[in-house]
Amino acid sequence: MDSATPRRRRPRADARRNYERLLAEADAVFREHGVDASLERIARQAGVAIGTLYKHFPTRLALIAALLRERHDALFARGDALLADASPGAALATWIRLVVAHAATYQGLAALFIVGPGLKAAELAEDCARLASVTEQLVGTARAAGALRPEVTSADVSALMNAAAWVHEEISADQANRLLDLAVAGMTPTGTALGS
Amino acid sequence: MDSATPRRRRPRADARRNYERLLAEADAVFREHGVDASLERIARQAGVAIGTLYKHFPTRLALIAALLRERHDALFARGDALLADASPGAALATWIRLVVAHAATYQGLAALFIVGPGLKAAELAEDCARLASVTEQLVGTARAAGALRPEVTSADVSALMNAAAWVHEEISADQANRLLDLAVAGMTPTGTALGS
DNA sequence: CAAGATAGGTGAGGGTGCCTCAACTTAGCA
DNA sequence: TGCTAAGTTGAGGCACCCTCACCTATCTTG
Repeated sequence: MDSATPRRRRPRADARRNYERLLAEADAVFREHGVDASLERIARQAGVAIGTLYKHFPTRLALIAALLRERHDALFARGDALLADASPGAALATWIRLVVAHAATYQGLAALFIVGPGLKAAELAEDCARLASVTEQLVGTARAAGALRPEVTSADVSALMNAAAWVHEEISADQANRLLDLAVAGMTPTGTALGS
Repeated sequence: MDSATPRRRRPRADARRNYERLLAEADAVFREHGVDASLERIARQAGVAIGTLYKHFPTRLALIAALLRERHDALFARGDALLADASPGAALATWIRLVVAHAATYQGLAALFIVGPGLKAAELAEDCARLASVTEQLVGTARAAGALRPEVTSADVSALMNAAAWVHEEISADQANRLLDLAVAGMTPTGTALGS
């Protein structure tokens, strides 16, 4: 059964072009109208028929996932680096800010991260798992270093990040920051900022 | 100009019936599918043509507002009562819980409260204003009583309430409670629950 | 470099939902 | 009892979702 050598033909040039244009327009449209924006509009703006969009991205989530691919890799890399940080509290604080900023890129994105493993977002399940994993490790080290109250779970931190991202989307970045500051203060033994 | 006496005819019996049935079905459907559920489905379930629904409730928001009318009056009444509470901290804590529970009734409701005064939700503008007003007064008295850190604003509390309602909708009631506990601890001078 | 194979592109079409409006019904009132 | 305004109806226009049968352009091989 070494039929594992089907000699994949090189992808057509126009296909590659369309793929890139679709990603670019999707990013623009999602930034302006959120992740529920019209896919037909994206195809239109990319100068492509709707069928072509569906060929490249069978579902809305597949499109979103492709759009986030590079950004997620970069994000998780930074997360891994933070695990080696000398100050676990400060590292966690940085991580929280990074994730919130990321999750607030498109309106509605934070909600997708929550659905995560659910059937609804299979295409994002792995990303969500990695996100949760990094968060859990950072929370673990921060707690071990005494920077967090012992009863604070990584689920608490995840919920806070998503909630802050939602506030960022729906109200303002400033209000999201204030919420973060307050909630984080409630998570530290000293009632102050993390990594003091 | 005393044409202010047009002798309104009594509303038709079937009209009244349809109005009530629409409200009942809307409540059921919104509870199950959130505030973005299909209006045609609601009309169908109410055994009424779609035009009838639009006759009674010209916009989705008009329907939602009608649905919330009584509940809001009750909520604001409780809020006013809490203003006279002997323990301003505990009163604020109760208020926060009440509002979060209310805002989490239908998926998507919390987001509407935020849009509030915006053009998008004119039908809810007044309700939002009253909500904000009660919150502001309770925050004021709590702060004056030293139950809140001085830099905490009523906007902070409002954002927290909406964020917690969102967590309630999207994750779980339990996680929403934990977020509330943590954030509230960050708002008190002692770093503990309100109204201690 | 020609021509075959095939990945890729297209857009009509069926489904759902939003909202409007002209024509029809029916319950209240005199 | 019959007039009439309030109320009801559902087709129809628009937008979006997603699929699929049928083309078409590009890569590849001889």
